[in-house]
Amino acid sequence: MGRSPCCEKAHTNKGAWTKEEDDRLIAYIRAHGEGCWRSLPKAAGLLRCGKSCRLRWINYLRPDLKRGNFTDEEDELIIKLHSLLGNKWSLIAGRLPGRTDNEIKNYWNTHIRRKLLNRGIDPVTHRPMNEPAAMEVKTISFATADAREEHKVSAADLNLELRISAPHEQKTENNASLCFSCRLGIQNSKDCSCSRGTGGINIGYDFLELKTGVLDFRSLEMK
DNA sequence: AACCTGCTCAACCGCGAGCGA
DNA sequence: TTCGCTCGCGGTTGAGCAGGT
Repeated sequence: MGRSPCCEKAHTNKGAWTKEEDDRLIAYIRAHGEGCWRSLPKAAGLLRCGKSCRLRWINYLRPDLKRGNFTDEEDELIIKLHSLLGNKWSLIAGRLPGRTDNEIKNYWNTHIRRKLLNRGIDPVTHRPMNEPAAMEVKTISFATADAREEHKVSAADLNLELRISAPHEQKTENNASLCFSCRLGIQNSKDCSCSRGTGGINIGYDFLELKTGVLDFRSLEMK
């Protein structure tokens, strides 16, 4: 069948956007709203493909974007969400108002990833790198009635399957008394359990109030 | 001052999902 | 059910910049 190109590449600009192009795009979207990216460039008088317009708007021109450095709270939240969701940048971005998936992805790859590596934590598994990976992996499918009941999650409108690691036995020499938050390098986290000595359900960590079962995963949805 | 190296981040690319005909 | 199209996502690239030598 072959893949049709997203646009007629021979007649489109590429590379950095000019001020004039930005202005045209902003003016068009203010007047007509987002949507129909395919036809937008022609309608707005831009020699760009729709994809490029969409990306420029979402990642740079949108008025609700929060520019500037990430706060410690945002750092912490990104780490938690990544440990739960993996590289689902759009879902993670959905929990950080004013941040885009591209921005978070870049920030992860340039800052957080290195920070975790420096602490000896595998940024993929979020476990200490010298630890054997022989962990059972538990799959939670929100399409099952059991999971919905257990986690009080309604999956009716969220077809999201998450794979998270099983509760971790914190008995390695280096981490005998550390909670998961501390092992992630976020000792000041409100989820730090090793200093507070929380008991209850036998889950090693409590991402997003999973332990208490109050998180509505529908709120993870972006749109 | 010139060059090199590493870092940042905007932008591009390819693919899969979703939807309508 | 199949096909074609559009949109959105995640991975990757590369220009520009800063700091070091």
